[in-house]
This record gives sequence, C-alpha cells and structure tokens, in this order.
Amino acid sequence: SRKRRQAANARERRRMEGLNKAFDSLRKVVPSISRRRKLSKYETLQMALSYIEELGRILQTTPSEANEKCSNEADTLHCDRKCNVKIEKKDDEFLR
DNA sequence: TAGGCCATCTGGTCCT
DNA sequence: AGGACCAGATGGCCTA
Repeated sequence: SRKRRQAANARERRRMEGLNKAFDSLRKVVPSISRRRKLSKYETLQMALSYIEELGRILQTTPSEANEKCSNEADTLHCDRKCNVKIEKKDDEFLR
C-alpha cells in the first residue's frame, strides 16, 4: 500500500543518513589539507585508501626511520601532500 | 549548458 | 512477514 511505501522510503532515507554520517566521520580523519570544497564520497574513499596504505608503509619502516620521516612538521605533511596531489591540482586549476 | 555529485524513490533480493 | 541492503532511474544543484 501507499502507507507501506512511504514507511519504506523513510527507512531508506534514515539508512542513507547513517551512511552519510559515516562518510562525514571518514572525511574528518582523512587528510584533506588546503581543501575548500569537501571531498566527494568517491574522493573520500580514494583518500582513505591511499592514506591507509601510506600509514601501512610507515609501519613497515623501523621506529627510527618512521620517527625521522615525521620528525618535523614539514615531513608530517608529506603523507597528506602525497594523497592530495590529484585533488590539489584540480583546486589549483580552480584558482586560475 | 554539459558533467559531476547528490538525495530520493522504487522494486528486487537477502536476512531475521 | 517485515526490515535491511542494494542498484537503477530521475531530477535538482553547482561549477567549469
């Protein structure tokens, strides 16, 4: 019936709302420095993937190597920069 | 104005 | 049976 459909629609809306909240949480922990537009869902997943991969790479290194890699602020931004190359390029084009 | 991104509706399928 | 999950269709909004 129409009532049932409307209820199903409402549930679906709530479900998507939960999904989008999860995306927002992910956006917060994923590096996206100097970004004026929020990451799209696709970009968020790509960013999370490359970020996890990068962190995994750091874990493979010895503590001293990892420590040296992130010893100053410029270096800690290294991983973020790497992940953001494509999107920043897009934003730079936007600037011109 | 075309393309990208998104929210919503919808019907089908799977799970409880 | 009824809810959760999913993917296709559709229309709106924004930007290059």
